[in-house]
Amino acid sequence: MGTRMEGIKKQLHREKYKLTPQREATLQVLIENEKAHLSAEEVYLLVKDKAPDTGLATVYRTLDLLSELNILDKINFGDGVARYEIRKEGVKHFHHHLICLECGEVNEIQEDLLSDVEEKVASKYNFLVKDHRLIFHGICEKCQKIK
Amino acid sequence: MGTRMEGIKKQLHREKYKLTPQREATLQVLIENEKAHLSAEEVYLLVKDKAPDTGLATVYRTLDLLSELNILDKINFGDGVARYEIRKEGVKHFHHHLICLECGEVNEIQEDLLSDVEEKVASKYNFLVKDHRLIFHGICEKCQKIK
DNA sequence: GTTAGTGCAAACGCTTTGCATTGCC
DNA sequence: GGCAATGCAAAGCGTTTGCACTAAC
Repeated sequence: MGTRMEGIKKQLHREKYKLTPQREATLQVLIENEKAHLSAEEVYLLVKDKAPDTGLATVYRTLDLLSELNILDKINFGDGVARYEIRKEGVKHFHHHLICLECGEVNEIQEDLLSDVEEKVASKYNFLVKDHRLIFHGICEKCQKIK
Repeated sequence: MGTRMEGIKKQLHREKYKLTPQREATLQVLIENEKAHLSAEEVYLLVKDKAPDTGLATVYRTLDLLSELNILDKINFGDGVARYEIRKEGVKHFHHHLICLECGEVNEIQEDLLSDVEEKVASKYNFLVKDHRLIFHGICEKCQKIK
């Protein structure tokens, strides 16, 4: 059984991108922090532990590349910082985020809540849906209890 | 019947904010361009036609103020620019965006597609939903025909 | 008259870019 | 060895802030 890392390495090779230590370290960080919604800066700091000479610009370039190859999702919670997370292999790309207005915690919903809604959009507005972003703002369970 | 502008003026007065020509011009621009999803820069250029001495910083400050008063929605399509649109008075705040990947056009859906989904999120994840953002990326009707 | 609001320019934070150098294939 | 990829520092861009001045109330 191939690991996620192996699969991505093959993809890079297939598409004629060089496998540099910086790219490998970046990938490792993203795989190890699958649910963390890391910013470029955060990825950079973690990459420096593995490959200390890596520059921030390279991390940005790597994140761009991996996003373009659909290995990563670049997401934006509206706070002016781009965040990155690795896509699950093969899985249809549907997950949503719950952002707590009190504590800032970001949680994920993995199930696809929108298939009905997408159908409606397609038929009613003649819009061919390729992807969607759904973010809920509200109060998480923990913060509801504190009040 | 009171206009939207009059209502907002009253609200500003009630909450002890001064009604400056710059604020009035900014409001006018946003009311006249209800569906345009203007960026701060775009608002600024339009405001300068009405009140030429207005500075960009003031436009930013006004947009912030009006967003905090829930007169505007500050929205983010993930392109690194904040956009602003005036809220319909009284109407529950539910609308979504369709962004075309070909031509970049942004269209709105006014109907609430998510009430079922919100209920599910509330009961299943114990998350108290206050607001949501839903953006579809895909191909608009026009661009589908071109192909 | 008081104090919130303003214009300007400088500073900010995240991201991108130019360029000379490095190292993967 | 060739050319993609890198590090560094500088520039870019949208946005925010400090400060002295202005004007709404």
